[in-house]
Amino acid sequence: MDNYYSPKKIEKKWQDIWDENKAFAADNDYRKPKYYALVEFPYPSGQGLHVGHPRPYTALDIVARKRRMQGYNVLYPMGWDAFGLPTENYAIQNKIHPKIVTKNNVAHFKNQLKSLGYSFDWDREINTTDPEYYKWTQWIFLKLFKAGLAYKKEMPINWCTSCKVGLANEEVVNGVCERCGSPVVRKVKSEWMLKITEYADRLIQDLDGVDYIEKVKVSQKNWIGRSEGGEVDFSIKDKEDKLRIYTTRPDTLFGVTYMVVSPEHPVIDKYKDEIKNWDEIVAYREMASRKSDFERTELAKDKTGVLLNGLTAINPLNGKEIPIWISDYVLMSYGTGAIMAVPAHDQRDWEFAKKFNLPMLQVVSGKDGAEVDVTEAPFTDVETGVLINSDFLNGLEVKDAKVKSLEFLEEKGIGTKKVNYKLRDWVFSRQRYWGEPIPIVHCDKCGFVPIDESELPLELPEVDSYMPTDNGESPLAAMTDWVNTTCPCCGGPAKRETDTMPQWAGSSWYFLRYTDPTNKEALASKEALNYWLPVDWYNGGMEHTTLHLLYSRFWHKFLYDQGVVPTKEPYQKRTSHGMILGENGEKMSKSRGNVVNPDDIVNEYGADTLRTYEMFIGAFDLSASWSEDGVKGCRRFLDRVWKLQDILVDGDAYSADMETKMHQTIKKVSNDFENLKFNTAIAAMMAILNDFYKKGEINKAEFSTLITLLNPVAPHMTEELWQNMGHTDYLYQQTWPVYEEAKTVESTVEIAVQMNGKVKAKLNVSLEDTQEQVRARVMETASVAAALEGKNIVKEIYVKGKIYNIVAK
RNA sequence: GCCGGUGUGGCGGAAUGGCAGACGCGGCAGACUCAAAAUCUGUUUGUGGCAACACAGUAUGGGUUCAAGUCCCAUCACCGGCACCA
Repeated sequence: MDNYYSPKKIEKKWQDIWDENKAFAADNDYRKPKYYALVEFPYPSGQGLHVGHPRPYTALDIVARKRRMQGYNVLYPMGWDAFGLPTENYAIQNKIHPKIVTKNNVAHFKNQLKSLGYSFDWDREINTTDPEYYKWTQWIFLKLFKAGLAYKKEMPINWCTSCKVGLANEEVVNGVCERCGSPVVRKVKSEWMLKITEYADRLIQDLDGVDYIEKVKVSQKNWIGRSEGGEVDFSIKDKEDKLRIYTTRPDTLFGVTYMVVSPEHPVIDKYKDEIKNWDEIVAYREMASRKSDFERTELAKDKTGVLLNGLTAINPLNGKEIPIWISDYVLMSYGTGAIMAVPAHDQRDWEFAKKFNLPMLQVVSGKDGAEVDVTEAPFTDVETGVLINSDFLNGLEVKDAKVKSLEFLEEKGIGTKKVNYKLRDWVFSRQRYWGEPIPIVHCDKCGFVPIDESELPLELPEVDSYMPTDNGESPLAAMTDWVNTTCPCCGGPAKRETDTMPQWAGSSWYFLRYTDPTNKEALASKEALNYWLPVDWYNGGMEHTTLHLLYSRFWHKFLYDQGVVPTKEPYQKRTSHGMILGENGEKMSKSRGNVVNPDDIVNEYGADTLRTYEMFIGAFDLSASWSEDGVKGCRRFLDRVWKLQDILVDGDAYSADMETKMHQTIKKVSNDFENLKFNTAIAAMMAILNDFYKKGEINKAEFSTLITLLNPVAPHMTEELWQNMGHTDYLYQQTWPVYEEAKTVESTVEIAVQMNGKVKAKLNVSLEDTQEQVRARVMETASVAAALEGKNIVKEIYVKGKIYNIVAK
């Protein structure tokens, strides 16, 4: 008898059968109800799969498999986000073409994913480095360019000293490169930019219409950083020019005691000749420019600055003359690069004023005239404040004063309402080889000219060296044959753009390509897009909330405006999984020596065990520590499911004593799978399994239902069990079990009888029983009678089927 | 500093305001075995008690309620994100 559970024997077998049958291919029959489940496609790194990968993949695999059994036409695809620095670096070190490195890594990843039995539609596999794919990435870029949303600009960028590449703001974390951790410095370069800021408002507003977990919405909003306020012009004494500032507190205009401009502000150079302390100014600017962004923000909480001696500003509301300072706490890149300082009501202004002994003028008092000492700390509360010392604003609450002040300014023509964002335009150039070439040509006569769409894809040329260069040029720049071309516009000599696109480009639209992955005429057909969009459920890591998610929503909205896609938003629902940590509770890493390789787990316990464990490990959205003992427990569970075969008896209906429990379990598992509560779904199956063992038998109807419920989690084993039952068809073709609500409720239930909140007895009652009937039974219970001895009943509460509580004194 | 999240047995973690600790791990005891592993059975919040049972108990302090892990107020700790954004 060799009928024992052996994953090694059965898992490969079923994977091959699914492949041969194309069991999980999405159907192109657009009349069926569809379901598009999406997980973030991986970067195929040389290290191979990490145990963190299977967590989200298994979760949505469960949803996809269940939905298929419920009759949906499910699209659950997988692909490769294969451009990127690690591949390029590996290629450089080992002198292998990045194309080859990518091919090998993809093959390895694919093998690993296949060994886990995912129901991906492998016919729709995509790869961002495939010219047939990046043709359309380039096509989208051309559309952006033609719409005026892509532009080239000389600007200080974040330059990673180690990767030798410019980074987007989003890629700089705590002043260092997100990827390699090296310091990031400012470097002025001419870079391609995308106007994501033009979509800032829509990127916030449209969050209302989608079902994202709250923290994702919040971080997107924080990142975009919308603020409402006004721009106000301050005159400069005896000059034509005005100094324009941005403020969110126009109500505090009467409290302005000085102004501050950023060291890079143009007004400084313009009035160079009139500034008496020019040497001091120059020295300060030099010092400020040498600081990295990191130093300007993280380290330099201590305010620095220099008085702009020779220029004086005038408060437009009261005509008061006020000094102008320069300080690097005012950033040229936000607002107008100049501020009005109200030290009594702003933390930073207050610190600056303290340090340089500048006057403070309180213009907001506490609620009901409550005294506030602004020499101790600034009073920044906008909820309770009331205006004082402010002429026509006196007595108003802050929010009303803001409105009135702005109205007044607009009337007088000295200010306007203004909305500002922290979000900056997206730095889109990378000085690297392994990325999509930007399909633009520069001609001295015609400027930047897009290449013709018919020339796409513009393929990456073969180069001798992929090495990044110290001068900040892309390795492509050395390829003069490729660089020198003719202008598509005038036919004269021209040069190709040599920077490539960032990794985020290919991943900003990949979910569109899955709907129609081999289309040669368009990024996908209209029919396919109309049918499949939006993605019904997208799961991915929190680390992609402000990068990938925001970028892809931006591109999608642009494509919507262009009439390419039918929906405003790409993803209807977005969830996020927690990290899998090492056994010691720390992040898995080679240096900590706590890395678990999924291959080892599959080898020793089987893919079904790994899948079950990753789903059982804990709440899906929280991080969880790996535990080898936990893995064993899940294997034990599957062994026990397997051994149910030993107590299997005939029966084509649920047995009477198990019927309620069966319906309850179907309900629990079905709901929990949809709500990311995989751990409790599995717990419910473990619980009913224990019941069957206690009973000593399980009939075929019950067994069939049980293995169907378990199938999405442990697909190989349950298919084998189905076959062992004598079926000639497949379990994945069966329909998902249904429950009847009425049958999930027990007819008799045990209730607790409490006195003053303490349990005194337990009683089996029928749900039909009235309170009077239950009361009679309660009162004749000995323990209750004893407890009531010498007490008066004050109140009685009966919660049907739950509890009977007596309040007695 | 701001925003968000989380605090429950030895551990991972369950609990639409209604019997806290489901399910799993680990431990303990037993069965099987020459023995071990595997498997099976029982037991497992703490304190006291032979026991029935009693008392305490969901980070801390208050509050609402017949009833609070769950709701409200305050505090503490940890995790994540943002951070001189005017």
